[in-house]
Amino acid sequence: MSFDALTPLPVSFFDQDAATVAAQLLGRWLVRELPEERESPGGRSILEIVETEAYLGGPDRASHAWGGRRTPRNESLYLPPGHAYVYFIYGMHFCLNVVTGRPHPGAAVLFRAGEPLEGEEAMAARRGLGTPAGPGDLAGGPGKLCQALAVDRSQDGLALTRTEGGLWLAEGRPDHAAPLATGPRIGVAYAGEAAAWPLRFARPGNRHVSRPRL
DNA sequence: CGGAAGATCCACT
DNA sequence: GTGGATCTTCCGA
Repeated sequence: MSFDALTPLPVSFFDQDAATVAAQLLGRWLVRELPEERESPGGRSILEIVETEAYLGGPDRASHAWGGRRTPRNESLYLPPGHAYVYFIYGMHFCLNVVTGRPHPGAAVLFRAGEPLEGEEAMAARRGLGTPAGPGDLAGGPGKLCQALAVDRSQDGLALTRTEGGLWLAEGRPDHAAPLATGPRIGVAYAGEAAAWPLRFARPGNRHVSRPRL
């Protein structure tokens, strides 16, 4: 059986520390496959992941699972590794995470930015833009990324290790020699000590990474 | 039951 | 660089 970049990453990949998963997800592919429908662009869209953040669960004040918090909203954080946690924020945006379950229950990785590899037309249409789009315009931020891939609460709890749901994480063609930059996470100044933890990961110099760039 | 805040984005100065 | 949009969720009273 030959290697296929579109093959889903195994559950075992996500059954590691959130920071490890966040770092190793760079260069992987986030694949969206939608049926062709009237008045909505379908087909296959692919983003190469260029920016992630790790959230550790209980001890991490920036995590939605901080202190063991468990509500209907974040219930998906307690699913097995490899499942999606999608939440609605600021009254108008969605953010996509994948559950890792380590180093603490409720740990996850947030997808912050991706570089379009396929399906730019469809992603631009969903973003309300034309093509060609500028660097970062399609998926240069967690809210943009979800809009580009048509991700909302209906993907909450989906297994991202399977293709059946139309949204999955694929092997891609990771360059293991590519540089990795780390820094504090975005928008978590309220989180006390945890605000400074270097849990943001990105490809330095990549134009699709969100601001401020690492 | 009310209020405040939020893992964001965009337009405007 | 700053502020407004927009609304769900959560916590304290």
